[in-house]
Amino acid sequence: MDKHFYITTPIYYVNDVPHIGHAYTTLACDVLARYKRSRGYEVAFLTGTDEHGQKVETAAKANGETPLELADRVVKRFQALWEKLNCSHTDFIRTTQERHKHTVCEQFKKIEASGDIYLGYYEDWYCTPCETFWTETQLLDGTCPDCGRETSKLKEESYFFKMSKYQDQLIKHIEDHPEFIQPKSRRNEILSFVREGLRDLSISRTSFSWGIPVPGNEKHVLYVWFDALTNYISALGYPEDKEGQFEKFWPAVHVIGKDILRFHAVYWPTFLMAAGLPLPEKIFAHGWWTVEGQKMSKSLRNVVEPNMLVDKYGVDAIRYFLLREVPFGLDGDFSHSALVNRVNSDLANDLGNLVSRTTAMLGKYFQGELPAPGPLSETDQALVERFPKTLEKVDKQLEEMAFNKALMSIWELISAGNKYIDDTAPWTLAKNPEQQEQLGTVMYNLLEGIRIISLLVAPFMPETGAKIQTILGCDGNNLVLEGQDQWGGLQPGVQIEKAAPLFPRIETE
RNA sequence: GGCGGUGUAGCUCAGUUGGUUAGAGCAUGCGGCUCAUAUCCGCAGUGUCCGGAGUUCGAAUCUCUGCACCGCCA
Repeated sequence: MDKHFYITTPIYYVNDVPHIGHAYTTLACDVLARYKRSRGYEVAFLTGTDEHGQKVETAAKANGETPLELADRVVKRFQALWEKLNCSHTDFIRTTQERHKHTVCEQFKKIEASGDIYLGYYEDWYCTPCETFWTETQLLDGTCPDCGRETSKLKEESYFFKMSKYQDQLIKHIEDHPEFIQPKSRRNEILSFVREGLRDLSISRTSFSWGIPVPGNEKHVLYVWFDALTNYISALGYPEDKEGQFEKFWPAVHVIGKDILRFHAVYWPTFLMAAGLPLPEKIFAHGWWTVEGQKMSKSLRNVVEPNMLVDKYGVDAIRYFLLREVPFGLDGDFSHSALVNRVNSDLANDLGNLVSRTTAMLGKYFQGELPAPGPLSETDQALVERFPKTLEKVDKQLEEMAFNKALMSIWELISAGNKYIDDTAPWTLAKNPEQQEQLGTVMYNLLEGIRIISLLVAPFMPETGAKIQTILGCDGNNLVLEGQDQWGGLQPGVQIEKAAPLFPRIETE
């Protein structure tokens, strides 16, 4: 079995500042990366920034700075956010880095050498105020569909990639690999798009200069997607692969927002085909967040700022909410009331309180010293047996990137723990000295259950996982399921103090 | 306009190949417990399964049709 795993976020465009959408994508990747590590995989987790293109060039000019100065500034904000959100990426790539430019040039030369790139003319309608090209059919009565102003026909020399050549090969690949594009609804969209026919793709521009020059023809810079998509292999050191990273990790799982699906599911695979490289393992397009029921937009000024959320609610609460609230792949709504509701009922009442009441009872009944379990009753047995079943289920669900389902499965364990306390009524057992052993078994089972729960929860909420491990006297830096997911990991005799509340309830008026 | 999807409890949704009384969480109401962060556990609901027609012994599920909303393409 291949114990390597490569997961990527898109590289984020520096013309935008980080918002909840960026955070969502990156966190989803982080959860998967952490889970895979926890399962013994060597993980490469890549994120980064897309820094070229006309919009950046223009924005920088307007700010009186160079494009690179602008990028440097924005990159810091992304990096700071990932740190704040506890993201465990192993590399951060910038398209302005030499290693990236090198790979892009090599990739261009390779495809050109195979005869799939040719020089032609790119002809379209251009809206000067919007600085955007439109195709004939996109125009509304000959005017710009965005602003309604006049457009003019512009003819520009351009390099083209023979994308049309790969149409059938791509269709076949998508048909043969049902998991390639997910969710299914997106797969169908792409399939019907490709079946309608692929045109050759313009991959260079002469109208601006902030980009990677075309090898051998400096008048042209490479079109932003040819440049950007290549990051997934340039970060691995392709083509020289001096450190063997490409060999080890490619192909990747790409997690993206649904808006950039076509570039990843059509352009990128055909580029790879032309270069003779294996296609990505999986491309998963997730949905968008609305905010309090409204579309997020700069003009509505409702863009959710992740830093503020973390300061207000804590990292783990945000991480939990984003991945629990909505099925990955569907759109969701972000609202403060939903967030507070989740934190209070799931985190404070269910998980936090389970840890509190259990550790409190251990203190009260055993002075905090973990007793050895005795023989198991039917009730005990039923609880214990849930764990291996859930571990297996969660593994499947995360394989399918069904984060919310995985969390629901974990929460079934937490509920079972709370119910187990009710069923066994330790406070009653404690009154009868003859039931001391039975009481000890109950306490052991609860704490051992909490130990496994903490490891399951750790990829989603690393701080919480570590906190609970520490409370139990385990290593909070070793949040690994592999080899530690068997029942009975806790050693009787360890001292466990009553835990402070993990998640204080958020009181609302 | 073409293709695809969705419509189930107050809210968010799950419902496998058609098969007993249609489910979960949250919210609501009632009861129980006292270890716990006033937390936990149990019980109770309410549903024209979007409308209509059809196939079938039997339809939330299959077919046709109408309506509403959404996505992709043009």
